[in-house]
Amino acid sequence: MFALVDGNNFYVSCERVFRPSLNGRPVVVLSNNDGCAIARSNEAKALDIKMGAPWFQIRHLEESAGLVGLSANFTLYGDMSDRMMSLAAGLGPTQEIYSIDESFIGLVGVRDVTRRARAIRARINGWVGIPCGIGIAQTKTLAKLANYIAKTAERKPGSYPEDLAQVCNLAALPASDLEAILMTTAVGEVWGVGRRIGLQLQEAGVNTVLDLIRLSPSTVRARWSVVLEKTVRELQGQSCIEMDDAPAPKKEIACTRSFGRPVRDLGPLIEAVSEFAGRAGEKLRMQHSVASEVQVFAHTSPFREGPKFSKSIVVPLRRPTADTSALVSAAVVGMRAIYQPGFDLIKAGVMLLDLVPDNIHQCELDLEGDDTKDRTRLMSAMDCLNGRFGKGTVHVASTGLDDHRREWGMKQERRTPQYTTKWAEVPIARA
DNA sequence: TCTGGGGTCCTAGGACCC
DNA sequence: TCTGGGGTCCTAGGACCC
Repeated sequence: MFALVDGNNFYVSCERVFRPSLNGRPVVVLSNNDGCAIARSNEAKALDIKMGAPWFQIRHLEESAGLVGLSANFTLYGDMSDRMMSLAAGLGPTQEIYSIDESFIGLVGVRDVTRRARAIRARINGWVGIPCGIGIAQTKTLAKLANYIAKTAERKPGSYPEDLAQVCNLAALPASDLEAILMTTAVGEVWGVGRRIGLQLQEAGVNTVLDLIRLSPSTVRARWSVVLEKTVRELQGQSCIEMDDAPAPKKEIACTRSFGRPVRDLGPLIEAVSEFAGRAGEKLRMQHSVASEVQVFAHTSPFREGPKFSKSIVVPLRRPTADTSALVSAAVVGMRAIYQPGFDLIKAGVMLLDLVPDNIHQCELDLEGDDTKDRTRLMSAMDCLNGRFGKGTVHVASTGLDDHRREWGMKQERRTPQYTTKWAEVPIARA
């Protein structure tokens, strides 16, 4: 048995904890560059604002419907997530943190699950202030579905039986009730069925979850893929996706950004990829890996007219490393190699590839003097300073100075304070 | 004017080998 | 005129997730 605990409209809920005046209003949280909506309050969903809707297309609703758009404040969301996760962990013996707002809980040996889930939900709501939905079922895919039902039953009264709102335990339902529910749920809501596959299923006459459950796994495998076959088996109650409570280290690490405005010159591009390589290096060291290759890319907007440019290059490193200056040099070499003048570039990025644990050393003949130990200590000192005094306190010089940053830096015009992670921005309560 | 970022897994097809 | 069969490894691209 599995539970899925998922924060409702998570980013919006985080903002509302510190600005209760946002309750009851349509609110969206915007992606970097204030580009598009990545979280929506129920009121915003009711305005028919879609996930990923570009801000410039919906901002007229500020005037006409009282819509509030906020720049993403990921530092705040990460901290709120930690608090929520630690309480969710109380539901069962194992936890897999699946995303910033979701965790699976393994329920082996847990009794009275539904009642316990309601108690945990109340605790998260009371102590952290984030409303959650909890889905419980035989497999992970079914638990995801149960979670969807728990949230939808709450948000749209009448869509599902009232007593399934907030906490939905599919395993506790009589078979006939379960069937009725699956019959009214669209196949596209299933975890693992995206837009493409959803359309193909509908063309084949598979419209509801019940339709999908009734297909035979072998048919699904032959006609679609082993991936969808797994999904069908999971829906049929056969657990194929196990708990993963100690996630493996990442196989690649990326840092990519859209620019606040188009960039044409090599100078700012080099600054940008230098910074991205530095950030990626921090993540790399955090998981105790070294990278063997650095990939760099840049491209023009896929949405705008004008000459198109999109190139990437993989730069091999002389030996696997997590040293920021080596990563930055490689990124700069790559960018110089692919750069061509005359294009309005709107995005660039750095990816670290072929990652291996940093405790595996390839021995080599020492020809140039080995300063690896000093470099490692330097990197630790850098990470330590940046952790304590804030991102970017210490960085390599090719990242550029702050006043150049405006050339390519992000637009973030509507960001709220870092209420829980910066002393200067902690809210003050007045009696 | 204006459209995010960071991942994973699977498959098909090409390169290469004997 | 006419050119095998079987295998591995790698990469690019598609699909999905949040």
